Amino acid sequence: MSLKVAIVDDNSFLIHAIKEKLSFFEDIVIKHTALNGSELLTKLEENHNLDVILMDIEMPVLNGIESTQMVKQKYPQIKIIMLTAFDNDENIFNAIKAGADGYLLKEINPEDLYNGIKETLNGGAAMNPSIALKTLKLLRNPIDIQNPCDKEEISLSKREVEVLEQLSKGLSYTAIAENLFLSPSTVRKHIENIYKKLQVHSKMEAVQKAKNHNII
Amino acid sequence: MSLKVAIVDDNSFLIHAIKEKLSFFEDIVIKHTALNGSELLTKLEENHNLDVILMDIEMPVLNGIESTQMVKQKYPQIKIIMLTAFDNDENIFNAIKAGADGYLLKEINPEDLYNGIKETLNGGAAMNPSIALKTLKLLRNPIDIQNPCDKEEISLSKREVEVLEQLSKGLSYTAIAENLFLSPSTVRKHIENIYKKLQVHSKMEAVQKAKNHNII
DNA sequence: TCTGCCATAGGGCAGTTGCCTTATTTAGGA
DNA sequence: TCCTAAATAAGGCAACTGCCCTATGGCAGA
Repeated sequence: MSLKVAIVDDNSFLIHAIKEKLSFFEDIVIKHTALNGSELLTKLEENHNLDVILMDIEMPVLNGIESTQMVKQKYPQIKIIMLTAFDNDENIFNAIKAGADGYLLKEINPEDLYNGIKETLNGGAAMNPSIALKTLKLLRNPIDIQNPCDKEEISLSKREVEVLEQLSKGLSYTAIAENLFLSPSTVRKHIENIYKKLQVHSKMEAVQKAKNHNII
Repeated sequence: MSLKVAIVDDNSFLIHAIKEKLSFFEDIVIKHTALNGSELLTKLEENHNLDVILMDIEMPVLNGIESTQMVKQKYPQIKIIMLTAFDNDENIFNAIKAGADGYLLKEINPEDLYNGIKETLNGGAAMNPSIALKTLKLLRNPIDIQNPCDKEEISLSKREVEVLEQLSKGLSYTAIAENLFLSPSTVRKHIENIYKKLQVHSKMEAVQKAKNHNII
């Protein structure tokens, strides 16, 4: 039994790259390719005998989120896996809301992509671990579905995020130092750096800003 | 670098089974095993130099959800993967809310378990596809699970709520005093009373608890 | 009336926090 | 290879915080 797949991406080179990744697997058949959601819908009207759609998000005419919504409306049986370069919260959340059955990143290797497709058809959801973590955070903290303009890039180091997480539990410098096996001086330094990056001046502000930006 | 793991399960045979699954991998070291959350917490107090806890849910004395909450409160840096036989929505939702970093089923094969642990330590979340699908559904259709027993009446006075609101903005005692035309001593007193009523010990905890209980 | 509760206010003390400076080591990018 | 960023660590200081004590006046309910 072959798996009938469609690929939707506005970059034809990337379509080709994905095709190539899937060419290793004999049970995969590429039934359609499209450069945007509109083209996909047209082709589906001709033939919607399809198992999975691999959908890019950023596309002209009809983007991946809108396309997902419309495809799911008309053909709910077709599984849709987002396959995109971006993993920001908003895209993930909107894609899930639109009905996506999975969310993978374009950098994925052939085996994982194939497994993701199989798993999705088997009644699961395809997701790489970092996306999974983001969905968990969204579930814990569902209040942050806004901030469209508030796109200031905040880049904390891994260690800084770790410290921030502990701060948010109300732990003191010394307690955090013990937990992370660091000197209190180091923890203080990290916190100073965090404050500078977030442009805040206290634990509370830092934690609140971090939560609003879904850093923690 | 070895991965320090703890296993918590009320069934000692299953602990043994999990140990055996992980025995194939030389970089895994089982630092603790425990039959319930209480035992785990005791052992963590002696030595919390640990990377991952594999946690069952159904346990006597202190179940996996409660244990997760408590461990995450004290040692947020330790990753917790639920490893259970049951995958009902409520368990999953509660585990995520409690701070779990992953959710796997006991039927998992050794490689996937090992990969899940590695992925979790690598900043992702371990999750098998069927669990992933359930989290997506929960995100789409947030069932508002209100704790029925958690109806502890918290009654703050009008003034106390006022102070709490200012606290939540990150203002200091003196700033709040100025805003409300009070002496700093009075503000401190109010805050002391607030702490007692909410049973917390810092600004951050107070604000977080107040937000959870819709006081502010 | 008396007993709580609330709001107000002050003092003290130990510990924490925010902010400053300096310094070494390591890992990754140009 | 050099250079930057990150992570590590230490010392100092003023201010803030959490927690303890006491004290006064008002107001509501038993």
